[in-house]
Amino acid sequence: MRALGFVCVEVRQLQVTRIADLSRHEGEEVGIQGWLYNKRSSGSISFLIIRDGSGFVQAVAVKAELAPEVYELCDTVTQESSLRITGIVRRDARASGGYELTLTGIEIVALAQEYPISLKEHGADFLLDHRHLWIRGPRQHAALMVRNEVIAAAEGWLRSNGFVKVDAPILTPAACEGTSTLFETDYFGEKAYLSQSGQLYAEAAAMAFGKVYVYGPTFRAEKSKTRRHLIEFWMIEPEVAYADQDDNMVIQEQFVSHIVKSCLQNRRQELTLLGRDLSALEVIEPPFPRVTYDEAVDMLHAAGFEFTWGDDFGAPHEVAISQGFNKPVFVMNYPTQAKAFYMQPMPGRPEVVKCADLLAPEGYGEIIGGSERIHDLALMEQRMKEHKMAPEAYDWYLDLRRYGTVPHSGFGMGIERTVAWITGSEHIREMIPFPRLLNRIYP
RNA sequence: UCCUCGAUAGCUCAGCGGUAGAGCAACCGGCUGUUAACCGGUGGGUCGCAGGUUCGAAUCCUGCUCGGGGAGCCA
Repeated sequence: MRALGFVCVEVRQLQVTRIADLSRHEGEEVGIQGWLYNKRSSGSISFLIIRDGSGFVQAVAVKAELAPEVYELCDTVTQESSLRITGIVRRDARASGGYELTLTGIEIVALAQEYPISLKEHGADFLLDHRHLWIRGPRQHAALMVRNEVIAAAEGWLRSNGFVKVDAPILTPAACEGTSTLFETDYFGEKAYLSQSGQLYAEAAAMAFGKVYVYGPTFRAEKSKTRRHLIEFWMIEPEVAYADQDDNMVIQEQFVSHIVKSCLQNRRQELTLLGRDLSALEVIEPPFPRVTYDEAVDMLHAAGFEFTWGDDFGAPHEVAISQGFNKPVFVMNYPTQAKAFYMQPMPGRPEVVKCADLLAPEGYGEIIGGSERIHDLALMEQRMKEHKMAPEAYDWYLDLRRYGTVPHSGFGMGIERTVAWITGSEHIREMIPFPRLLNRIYP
């Protein structure tokens, strides 16, 4: 192998193995290329914890069994130096992953400077300033691996159930929901806004492809400063033509259950590392409990909350409502005044709409918001007028009601909130590789 | 925007009117099974910024800046 800059010891060419695959090579000598996570040494034995992106493994270097220059490298290599090693795979009860390596060779690709993130505790501000390095650590690695699983499982379920992925634009001419504050930018002299939802475009696509989903980033210029909010987050938004509210909820409970099941199946090790109580996830399967907004208000009153019918629930209310359930719970049929303009009114009860929020258990709050959409042209025009929306900006959206309109429903699931629930994490900001927070856009 | 807590070594913090401290990290030394390894030693500071009170301010007061937690808004 090629030496890069520093004193290197030739490592024999061997099949390079991913740490995650070590169990398939017990007894064999393999090559690993990665980085030094941590090192402990005691004079004539050194323990190198190496990570390669797929996992972590400890390599044991015994002075008496290695050439002096090889052991010297093991003894002096610094935290987060990049290195290639060779070693014999050995099952060992003392190893955290069940396997470790008896080191036979080492090559330092690049010796790292003094690494800022020690293995001791750090504050949030410091870690967020070093997010580009922080994601190398085991807990962050595990959480982001679960994120990857959530996304893969979500898209996998949708694709295998006939949903077509359509990509909605990020630069949009006007507000989708008209409530949140938008990021404004210049579009060759015209005002443009960063998308806060792909839903309206998903509705158009549903009329073209039947079952569709949009997956993309979402931007909210709200000055939110809580552990549940990001300025930029990712949302997956399925939309189905001819689906009513009940169809919508059935899709959601199957969809969410599949995602949880995939994480339990494929990311069990990461969830365990994060200290997640797996039994709380193992019960997640259809059907999910359903309560109406009216019932939820009664529940709040019974729990001692002062709450006026017609208001939207705040975070403490959501926690209180979900506390009675060990599965995600649908809260259905909110007051029309508390919800977006496009939601279908309940027949015979125009003061509420056919919508459902899905509240995750264990106090994680809303992870999905969904509804049946208004398909009647006249009603949609009336609602847009009530919400003081400029009809010319939404003429294309009204076209969907002019040319072959059908009842349809959809929902949006926040990826980071879902990952926070599944991993049992305190903060949503660690559920995305590079969080955009209030007053923080670095790195 | 509001409420609340905070800012002292590279990091995490203690000190709360009287000479600037600890652990970790770094560096040097020791140790053949370590799991945030351990043991000994060395170097390391504009105590967030500005003003005020005082013989004397990291410490008390005022303002500002930055950050944590929460609310509202939402996924």
